[in-house]
Amino acid sequence: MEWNLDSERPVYLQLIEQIQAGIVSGQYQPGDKLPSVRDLAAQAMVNPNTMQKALAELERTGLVFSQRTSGRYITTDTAMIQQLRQRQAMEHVAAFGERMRLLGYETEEAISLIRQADALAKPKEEI
Amino acid sequence: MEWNLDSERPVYLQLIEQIQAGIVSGQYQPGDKLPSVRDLAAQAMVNPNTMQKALAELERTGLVFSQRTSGRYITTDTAMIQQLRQRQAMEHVAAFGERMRLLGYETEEAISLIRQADALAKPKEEI
Amino acid sequence: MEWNLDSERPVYLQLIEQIQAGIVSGQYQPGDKLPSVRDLAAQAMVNPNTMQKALAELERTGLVFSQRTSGRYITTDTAMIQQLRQRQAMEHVAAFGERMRLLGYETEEAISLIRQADALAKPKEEI
Amino acid sequence: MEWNLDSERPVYLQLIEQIQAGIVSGQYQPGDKLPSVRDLAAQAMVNPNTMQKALAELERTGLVFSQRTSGRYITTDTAMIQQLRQRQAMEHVAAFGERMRLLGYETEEAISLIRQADALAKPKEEI
DNA sequence: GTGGTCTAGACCACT
DNA sequence: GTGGTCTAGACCACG
Repeated sequence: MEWNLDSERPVYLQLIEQIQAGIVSGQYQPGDKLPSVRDLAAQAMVNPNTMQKALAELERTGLVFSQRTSGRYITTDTAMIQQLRQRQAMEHVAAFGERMRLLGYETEEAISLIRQADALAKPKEEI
Repeated sequence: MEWNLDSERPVYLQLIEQIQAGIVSGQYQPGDKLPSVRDLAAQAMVNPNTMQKALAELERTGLVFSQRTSGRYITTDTAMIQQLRQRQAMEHVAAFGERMRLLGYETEEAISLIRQADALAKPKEEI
Repeated sequence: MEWNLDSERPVYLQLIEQIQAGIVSGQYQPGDKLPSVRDLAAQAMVNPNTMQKALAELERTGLVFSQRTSGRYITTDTAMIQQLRQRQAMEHVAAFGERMRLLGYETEEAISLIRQADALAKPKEEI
Repeated sequence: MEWNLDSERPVYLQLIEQIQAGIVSGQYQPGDKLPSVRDLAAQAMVNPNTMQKALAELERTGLVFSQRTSGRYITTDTAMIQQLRQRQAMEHVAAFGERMRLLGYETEEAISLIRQADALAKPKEEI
């Protein structure tokens, strides 16, 4: 699990997003057991209270459920996960489009920049 | 000038971004006079002090300058503006790419979503 | 920490100077924890926001840094501190020289006045 | 007359100081006629109102007097001028000493810096 | 309790 | 009316 936190936004919100991303991307599979709050907090280098707050929120939305004594698990409702994945993707797409529009970029220009960035990041090896 | 503020991030940072966007997209031209702090604050429906903070920050970076008693003006350094536009676009592209990657989307899938969203937003009139 | 504020110049600038002086003179050592904003504001008898503004500025220049929840600390970059000390001294010397020159004093006359003032301030005990 | 204005302090106070310096240094002699407010304002590149305010203040302290119809003149009270010169010199000396003390400089170190700066500014020609 | 942000309302210097 | 500064008092995220 990668943990990238900046101090621009509330940490607990960023934790929620990144755990969601882990679930949605399949890194955590439906039904998987999550590490303990303490371990997750240690990984992300945040205070356990903050991680606790993030997990409580994920539980509230049903993406995670806790088995009284044995820990927290990823939901087995794969439909919910798929739905979340699509909703988040659409949100990112909309936000990105809006930001590029504000900068005065056309859709096709933005797409061309994405392709450029992608080419730089993962240069396809020749033959 | 459009003002879209959410409460997820500090308001003054959002103000900075949106004023930058206004400059960078050419809505405010180099050398243009900005509305007064009070007017901008009224437009954005924020406290004048908050707008002042945003403008002070923009002044620090050199994007606007203030003439002691006559008001604030957009820098005439068009190179700086161009550079900012490109830098911001690259940042948005990188952030978007990273977020989609975390959700498990390939670059081409992401691009296809952008095209879909764009088609929905501005449906091309049929013949 | 001494706090001498007059109303001739912006208070926050004077706060910046005096905190800098505290750092540069060794009263605050590199790595030391600063008192909280509220405490410093109470000491200096200014509004916490004003002190906050001064500290934000010092943070911008890198002379202090803030640890998200535990407080603010003096930079451990002793070279930066030394450099600041010398730069400020030179500025004061230049400004003083210029002012005395405008009053029509030669350098040696000015120096002789400094010695007189010093003798008055700390009268050397006789034998 | 040199006019060096910064925007850190009220302009009219700086004007007062610099006119005082001109009088005290002998650049303006006792009884001399001052240029018109308009001319002085033009020289200093400030608004005539601001210059007017500075002159009114100088008149209040007696350093300048106005002859109803013919303009403003420097006082002929040379004792007052001498006294002002000495008072200002002492203030500068005290302020300088205090600032250097805050930076942790001893009187003799400060004097040595003054000599260095002086040597740099006006290198004595050899032979 | 810590830093950070925000609002509301005031005053000042300058044009 | 302009930018700039300041106070007072509030709320938030975090530990």
